[in-house]
Amino acid sequence: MATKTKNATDETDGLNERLAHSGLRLTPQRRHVHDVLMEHMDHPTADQVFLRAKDSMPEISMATVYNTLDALVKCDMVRQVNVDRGATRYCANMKPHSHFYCDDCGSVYDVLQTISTSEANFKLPRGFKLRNIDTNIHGLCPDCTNKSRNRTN
Amino acid sequence: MATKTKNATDETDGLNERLAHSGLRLTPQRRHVHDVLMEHMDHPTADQVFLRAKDSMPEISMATVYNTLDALVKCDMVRQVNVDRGATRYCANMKPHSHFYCDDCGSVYDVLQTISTSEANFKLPRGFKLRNIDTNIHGLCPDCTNKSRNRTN
DNA sequence: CTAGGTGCAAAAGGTTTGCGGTTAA
DNA sequence: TTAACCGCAAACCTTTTGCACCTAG
Repeated sequence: MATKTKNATDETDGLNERLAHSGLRLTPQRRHVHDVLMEHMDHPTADQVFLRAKDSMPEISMATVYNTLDALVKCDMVRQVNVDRGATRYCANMKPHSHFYCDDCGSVYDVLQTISTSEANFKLPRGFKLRNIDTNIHGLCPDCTNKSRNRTN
Repeated sequence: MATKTKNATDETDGLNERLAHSGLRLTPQRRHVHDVLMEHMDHPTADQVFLRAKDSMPEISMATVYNTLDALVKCDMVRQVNVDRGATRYCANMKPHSHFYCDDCGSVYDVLQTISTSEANFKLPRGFKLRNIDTNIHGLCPDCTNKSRNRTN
């Protein structure tokens, strides 16, 4: 039924190097969680990652998923996405991009454009050190645009 | 000691109209919570709003603070700020602006510039309806920049 | 009279932590 | 051998909910 996942190896993504660079080890759990995130780039919550990871690693625990996600964030292999009150979402797409958040259904989409690729130059007050800019676009996704059209028209 | 707060009235901020427009009433609690948010625009969490509001309205409850904040958000008198895993922060500054988030100490500052005032033109795929763009600048605040300089040099 | 609002206490997420046991340099 | 890591369960923090009472239109 389910398509056989071909796991990434360190040659393909350099996960080991990235972890090592932050003084962290590459464990089977970390490899697996990263693979899970790479397989469907749909911005899952920690809980969703946990459920997916369990499919082929039944012993893995929620705590390990959280620890692992933190480790992957720390070594810059995963981004956290915080757009609303709900659970933090995780994103393994490390190419610069923004997120579109549907205010109606809460789904998150990548938008392949960032404020740094556009010609914005933010002037920060003296002493502030810029690390990166996080752009969250709020609006309605195609599905919800249709639904709301059908309601109001 | 503490400066006497001069409460805003509806003539000054039009809170009543805004609430009414969303089918909501202006209650003493809503007036007070909004005043509290206006007094120090330091992006407090719901809990901090609760503590400050209690100072001059001891009977107010946490649930009311949450309800009220939701009401104020709904009628566009307050913005929610979600930048990290922590509690949602609230911001009564409704002039378009971005937020600077210090990755070290977690404090939030307003930056009087937005992606829409800069010349960005986001191209969204067909069907997506843009409502607004939320820009969060991550980095180090002046205090933490100094601290980290002292540690590493 | 009734819908909307308040306050309380309990519940429901979501995330973190403490700890005993395991594993890899 | 020792520091890093895992899994479990409990704790914790933030937010929501159910309900009885109250109040303004």
